[in-house]
Amino acid sequence: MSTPPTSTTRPRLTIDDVAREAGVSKATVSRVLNGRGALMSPELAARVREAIDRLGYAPSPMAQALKRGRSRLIGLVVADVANPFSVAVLQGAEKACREAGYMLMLFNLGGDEAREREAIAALASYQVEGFILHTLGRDRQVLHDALERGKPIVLVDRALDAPLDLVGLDNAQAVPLALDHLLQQGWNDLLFVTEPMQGASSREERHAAFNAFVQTHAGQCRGRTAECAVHDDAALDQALRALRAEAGTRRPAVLAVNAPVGLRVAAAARRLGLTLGLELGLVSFDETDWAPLVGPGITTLAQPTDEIGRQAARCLVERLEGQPGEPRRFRLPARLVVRGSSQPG
Amino acid sequence: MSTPPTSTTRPRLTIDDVAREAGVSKATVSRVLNGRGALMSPELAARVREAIDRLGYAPSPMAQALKRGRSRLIGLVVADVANPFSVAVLQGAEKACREAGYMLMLFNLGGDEAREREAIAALASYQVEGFILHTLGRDRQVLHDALERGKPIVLVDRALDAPLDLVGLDNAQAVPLALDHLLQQGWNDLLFVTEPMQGASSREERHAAFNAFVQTHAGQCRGRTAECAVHDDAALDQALRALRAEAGTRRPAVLAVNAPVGLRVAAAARRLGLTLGLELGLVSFDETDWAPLVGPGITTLAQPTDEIGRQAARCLVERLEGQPGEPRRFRLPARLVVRGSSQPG
DNA sequence: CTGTTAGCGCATTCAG
DNA sequence: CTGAATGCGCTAACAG
Repeated sequence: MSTPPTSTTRPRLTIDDVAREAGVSKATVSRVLNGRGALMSPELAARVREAIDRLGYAPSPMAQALKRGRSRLIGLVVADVANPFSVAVLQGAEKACREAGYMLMLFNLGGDEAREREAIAALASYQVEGFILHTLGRDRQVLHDALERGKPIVLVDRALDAPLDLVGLDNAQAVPLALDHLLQQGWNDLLFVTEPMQGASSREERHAAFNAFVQTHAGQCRGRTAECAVHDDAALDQALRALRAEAGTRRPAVLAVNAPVGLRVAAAARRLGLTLGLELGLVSFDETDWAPLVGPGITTLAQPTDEIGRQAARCLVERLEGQPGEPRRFRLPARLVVRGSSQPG
Repeated sequence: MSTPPTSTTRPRLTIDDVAREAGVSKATVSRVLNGRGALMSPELAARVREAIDRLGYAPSPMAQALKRGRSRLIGLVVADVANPFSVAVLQGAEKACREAGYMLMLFNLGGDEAREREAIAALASYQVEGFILHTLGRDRQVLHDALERGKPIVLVDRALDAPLDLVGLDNAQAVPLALDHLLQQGWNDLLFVTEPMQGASSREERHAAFNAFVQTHAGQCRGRTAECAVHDDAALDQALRALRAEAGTRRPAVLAVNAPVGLRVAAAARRLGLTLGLELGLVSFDETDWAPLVGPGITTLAQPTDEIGRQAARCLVERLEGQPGEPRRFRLPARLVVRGSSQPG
């Protein structure tokens, strides 16, 4: 109703417009905008504020960024938005960033880790102030550069040997949680199924914790690992078949390294005619909407994904605001959600 | 290895640095950068290009944006990243944008449509050049403003009465595809389950198509609709119970408006002890990873999500590059993926 | 063909 | 306490 839908592109409202409207100088407007309004006559400040409201003025983040070298932008690089874990983290991070007054720029690797360098470069060129990285960090040089340019980095889920802040799951707590449960339920021939490690520390940590557990419980169970590439269903079938064949009187169960793998294991079990919870036990990392409904329900290790995202964002924002100190590592606990896939009967 | 990890924040590399390095003026560098290098002596251009490479210089999009009023940024507002459809579209759009040289700024409503205005305002203030909106568009004023400022908008999935570009599913094709199949399989007591419409045109279109189908097939089937709020499982149970109770000799089946609803229906069926594909038919919009594994497998109407996202991005980019003309509507076809939930036996 | 100049919108000195 | 002037990094007229 206010303005008719002219097709003339209305030029951007600038600080000059406000200054003119309020009958003051740009500097004064700028001061009001930046909270230094307390240092001037209250009436003037009020007049300026009014003009701002009347015009509906908002400063251009671009210009601000250019001037002060701070863009209030955070770059988020995600390994694969198709992965529910990534999405959940993204969700928490986006919210926390926004609450802290930052906007998120997203770059999705789509599973192609080779594009990581491109991602960081693109984001950096947009002057993001810092990075949240859910990715492999293969390209050390890029990280190095970013750091050198004073751009803090927070890693999510996957550690690097670099001295960086990290927030992720407490895998050393999570794995025994799952395996103790499996053992208690009588599953004693354990198979850890993972995608190729490729330097993903979370996978490696889970694997290590798995091996450690198996070793300390050598009397009660046996444990092996199967590494199956993303589309190699044949390999997975083969691994499960072998597990069954060599089980003897033992009862075979799988620990899946993440949700996509958990789903693939469920699919493989179906293909091979193995009933989950009966002929094959299964616990999978990552709680999902569908976990209760696949087969007899999949028992999961629920990650506090939202909290991980928020924590990552908080940590980064603290760094951006000058928090110094050694790299910090936040390890959040997993929660076991028991369902039919790990309970015979 | 190259540079030691100094903690001195190295200042940003500017066009002046390159100019100095190459012994030319900024303008010359700028020309090379903007493809106008053909108009000058080849050696000079080469020298500049070399300096650029040597220094690893990349222009600041911020400064460019400020200067030319074009940010090469596209704003994407998503209703809820927890919805697989949203994610899939996001994926396609992000890719297409990047290929066209744009970056995506993401704003997730997290199901809170009230924040839409905030989203658009925030994005607009960052000088995004256009919007891809997967949301309700309740706040007409905001859209109006955006358009007036010359920022094109492409709607995804949900139309508005406003004259805007739209890309979404061909619901008029999709619904009969599903219902014909259900009828053929002998399901003749049809229930359309949806979340509250709330002005979401895709839901309304699906509902309308459902009603139209039922009317033209009045002799062969009966059809009703249940509207169940997101967390109101009781209402859903009630609707399914009623469907069963009043079915008589008819065979009851559900058409779920989207993947989350489909999943909820599957959960409800389990709670009520109804076997999918036997006592209850089910077809759900949206193909997902888990559809094959829930119950006997859920029959789905697969949306070409990636293509929807790409198309939206393409359409927007065309507008940004000056393509004039009437609002365009792209309606992409769905594909029926038949599984156990719709096939007795 | 190339260099000089003037802003884009803003925050921040520095004078007054 | 306030205004005028300067420059962030870049592009696009202008000159030469």
